[in-house]
Amino acid sequence: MNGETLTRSQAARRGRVIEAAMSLAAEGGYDAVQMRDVAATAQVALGTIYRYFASKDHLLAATLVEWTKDLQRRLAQRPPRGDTPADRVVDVVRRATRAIERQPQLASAMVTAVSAPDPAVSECQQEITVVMTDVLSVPMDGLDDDLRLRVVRVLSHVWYSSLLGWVNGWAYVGDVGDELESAARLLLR
Amino acid sequence: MNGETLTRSQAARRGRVIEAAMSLAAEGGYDAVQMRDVAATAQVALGTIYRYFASKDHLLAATLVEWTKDLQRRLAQRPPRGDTPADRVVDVVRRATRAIERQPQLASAMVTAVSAPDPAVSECQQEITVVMTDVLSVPMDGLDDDLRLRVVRVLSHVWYSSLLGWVNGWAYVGDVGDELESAARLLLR
DNA sequence: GCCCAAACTGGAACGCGTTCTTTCCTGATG
DNA sequence: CATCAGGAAAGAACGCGTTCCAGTTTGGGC
Repeated sequence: MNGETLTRSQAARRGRVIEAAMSLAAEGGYDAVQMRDVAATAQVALGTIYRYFASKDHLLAATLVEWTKDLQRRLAQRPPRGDTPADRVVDVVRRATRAIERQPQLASAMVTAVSAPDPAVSECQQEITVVMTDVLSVPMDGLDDDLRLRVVRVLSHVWYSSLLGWVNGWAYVGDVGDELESAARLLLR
Repeated sequence: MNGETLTRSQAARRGRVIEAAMSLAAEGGYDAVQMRDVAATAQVALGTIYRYFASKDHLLAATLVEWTKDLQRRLAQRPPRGDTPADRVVDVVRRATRAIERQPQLASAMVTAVSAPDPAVSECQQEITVVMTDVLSVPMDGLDDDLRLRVVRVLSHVWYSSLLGWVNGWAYVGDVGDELESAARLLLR
């Protein structure tokens, strides 16, 4: 069999595992995602999970990849509102924040996982970085390319760090939007 | 006995524990800091460590607090060089980066710990934030207070996120300085 | 100098992520 | 249809952070 593609039943298994992780995380956050429970919920053997994901953090990071791509799709459907690039960036971030607030436990579990120092996780981080760069670039359409790239990098850092601040308990959810807004207006003034 | 102050021998014990953690981390990084080894190295019972620190992450976060304060002292001794605020900020960051590069394993262990979602850690995070805010504010002396505060917040985010990027393997040490420089020049242009 | 509460010690025990082992099943190939 | 290599199941086992326990030491108050 090919070393890359999954059979139908394998894809289904993998999907069930991710779904189980999301469901457990949504209810009880990071700690409630226990590998034995994920296995039971997904009706899969514990060892099988580790055939698809290198670690618990990798599993949750993979769910964040899915989640992020969903967000990207939804944002693309309805273009950001606002007259200036800064306004549009803020609009995008506020919308993303609302999505997070709808599932705070899930979101914080995924953020926790994606910031774990696990080599398997970094691939997911890279993927997410690409998506976020796109999400932040769209509302700045028209700006000089070099400037835009640098601004996006700064904003990505601010976003990531603020989310971590929220997850780790030294900031509030609302701060994420506020920090991003302050940064965006500072950078695009 | 008072509930706050430590006797001489207690302070010594606590110091030995932190020292042991630093030494183990310096050699083998986060994973090499195993609580049983810390206890043995510090010549202290395992349970005693948990009287002073709520968790392994808290212990390492506490060592980062010490480390950060040391950095602050050293930076204060020799004021940052540079003609513009941006230049001086860059100088400070580069000096800090060099300090990190001298003990990469230790630094990455501490950064890993401080970004863990553990309530005991957040107190250390707060303390560190205060110090870093000061460290970044000094080279921007003279700027309008409100502006300076907002710039410092953005730079703190960029710094933290870049460090995490390095620790988690999706960036290089050098990137930390570069990202900070790019951000500083963008914000203070 | 004596007393007691609090702190410390050594070590067992527990929880959960991860790995390993054994056995069974699947589905592609000749 | 028979074969057989790789995947999956079930569950034991391991590592390390963390907690608990029984006994011992410490140091401030009388």
